[in-house]
Amino acid sequence: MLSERRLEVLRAIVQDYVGTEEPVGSKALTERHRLGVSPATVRNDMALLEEEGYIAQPHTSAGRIPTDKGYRLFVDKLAGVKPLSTPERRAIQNFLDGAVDLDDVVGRTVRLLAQLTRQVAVVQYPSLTRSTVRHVELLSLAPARLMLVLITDTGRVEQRLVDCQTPFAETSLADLRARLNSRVVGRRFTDVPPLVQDLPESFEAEDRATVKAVLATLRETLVEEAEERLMIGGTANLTRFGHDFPLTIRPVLEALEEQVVLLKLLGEASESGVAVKIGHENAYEGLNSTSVVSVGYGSGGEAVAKLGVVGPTRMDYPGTMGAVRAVARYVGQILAES
Amino acid sequence: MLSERRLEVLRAIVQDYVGTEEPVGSKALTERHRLGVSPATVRNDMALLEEEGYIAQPHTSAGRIPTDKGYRLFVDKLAGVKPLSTPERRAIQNFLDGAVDLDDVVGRTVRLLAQLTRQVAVVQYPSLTRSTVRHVELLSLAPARLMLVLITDTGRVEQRLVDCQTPFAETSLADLRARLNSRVVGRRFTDVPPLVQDLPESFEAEDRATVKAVLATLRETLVEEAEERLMIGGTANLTRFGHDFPLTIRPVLEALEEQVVLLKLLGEASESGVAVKIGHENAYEGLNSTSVVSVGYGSGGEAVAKLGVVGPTRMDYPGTMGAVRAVARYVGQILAES
DNA sequence: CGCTGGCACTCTGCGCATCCGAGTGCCAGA
DNA sequence: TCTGGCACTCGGATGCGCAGAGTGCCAGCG
Repeated sequence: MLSERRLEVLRAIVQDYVGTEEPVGSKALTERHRLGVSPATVRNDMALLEEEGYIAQPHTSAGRIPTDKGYRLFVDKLAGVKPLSTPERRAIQNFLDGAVDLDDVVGRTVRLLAQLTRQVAVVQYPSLTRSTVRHVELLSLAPARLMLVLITDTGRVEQRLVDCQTPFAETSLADLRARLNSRVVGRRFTDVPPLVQDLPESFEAEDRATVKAVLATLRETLVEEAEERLMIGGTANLTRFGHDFPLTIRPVLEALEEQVVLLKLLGEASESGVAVKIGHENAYEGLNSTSVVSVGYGSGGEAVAKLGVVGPTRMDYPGTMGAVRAVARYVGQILAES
Repeated sequence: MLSERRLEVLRAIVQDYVGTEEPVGSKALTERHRLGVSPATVRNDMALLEEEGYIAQPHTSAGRIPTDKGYRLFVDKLAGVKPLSTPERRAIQNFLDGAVDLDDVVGRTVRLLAQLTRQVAVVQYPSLTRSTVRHVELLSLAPARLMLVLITDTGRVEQRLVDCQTPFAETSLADLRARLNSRVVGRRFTDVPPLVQDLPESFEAEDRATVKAVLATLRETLVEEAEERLMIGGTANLTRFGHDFPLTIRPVLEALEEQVVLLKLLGEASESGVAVKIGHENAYEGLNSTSVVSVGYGSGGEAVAKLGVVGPTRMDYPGTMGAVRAVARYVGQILAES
């Protein structure tokens, strides 16, 4: 077990390193933090911390830098979440309040988060699987071609074409539309399929194929195309990454373009509270030298999607966590209002 | 006026520099290109080209590199557009053919373009102003709340909420829907407003306010919200930019996040044919060391949007122009089919 | 008049040796 | 258990010299 002071030393190392980006030595530490002990003592503590794997030296006779394990301990035990200042909160509120539609909310959120944390921001669109149906619309575009439009409680709209073999009478269309809506409006997406399973039976034989096609498309939209979308921003902040960048930055940019990777990244985050993945804790190799701070957000009490930031492992965790949490809260509020 | 051979020398310089990324000297030139003259002669030509501002030396006693003006001449006079190989064409076709909806088309296009050119790709969504109306739908979500859905010939869907003071009868709604569609389907967006101006008059007094609100929203959607969207991809290719990157890459990343900047960039491109903006020809300062190659694309004969790539001024212009042109063509075809 | 070979000159980049200082580990003593 | 002292290590900065690539200019040749 690490003594109180050793933890204090670790905290000091993390803080200094995050600030200066340079390995921190024992002398500098005692000067900048009133630890009440001499450099020699700190050196002993450092040797121990290194032995335990919390810090490392880039090369002999250089200062120490925290390892992933060190950051982990820092985040778990040593650092709180730094609340934002009142002006910051007000700024968030103002910035988000101007949004006119869902795209705009997400767009503003991503920019806000990038600016606040000075890192790369990732915001997932409110997921379809968690949300409920506000309205289903069916239009006939051509005699044997329908369009299915699905509107969610979060304001998201999905549309799909449905090709049918036989023409579908306008009256049948109205009928189907009405029945569909009466059954699914207000339902969660995941609950919908069983609710409409028996619909074809109540239609004339000639229309059944078409009804089935519509239902198939609906299911598809709900499940398969529950494909999550996301928006990223603040990539210019990647330039603050480090000195050696081409190598560091490239895989990160690649990862950011792979929506699948990002979604999995966010998806892994815990359900409640701010989650932090540090360095090698990220499954995706390209992100091994980055940390991901994420949190769920939602219109009601429960999370319908995630948002977060990606930055160097050497980041201001308390501040970032605070910003991410605050933004998530405000976005939730905005969504609930609209 | 520059003699034939001087132009040939310029072409050789551009080609070599693009290939090697290093200033090219007279000796290397004569070795790699059968110019039929000695290095000394080439030196004289180079001195002249430099005097005219087509090439420059980074420092005394280094090779020459093309200036923006040099690239301009190269693109205008010396280089054709390199057509893609048949396998490449087939690959494009296959890749784009799998697309299921507009988002998918744009997404695939951007990835394709990025891969093909190994640069950053930008694809604008088919513009609303140029396209025509395929269908207008009106739904009532709540007694005094309507939703207007607009479907374009390019498959884009826009939806807007309309709040009205008074409830609107379902029959009036159907009536309005029918009238709207009969007047505007197949019309270009810009032509719509005058065509619906007199609609309120044919309704009962009590409904007129609502009809007007709907029309106002429609107009708004057509004009204001003709806001152009775009998608970018291949940012990881930025790492191939140069050695001195942090400085070069940062403003580019920033520009890429400013949709407005990008839209203006593409917007400035000429109406027909592949347009090339080189270095300082770009109005936006951050892109002063990049070139933008863009072209319009559209479902019919005419362009409804633009697409292009952003890369270092030192790029393979013929190849890039060929790729951009080819992709635009295929996307046009795909859009026309769907 | 234009092309060529030759020559002197100018840089940059690289390797090498040197030096300085920050930082360490260890040990004896309080 | 902490502290001060001391010898040691190593990376980074600095300075020097050299090789190589490239240039400009000039005199000569066809």
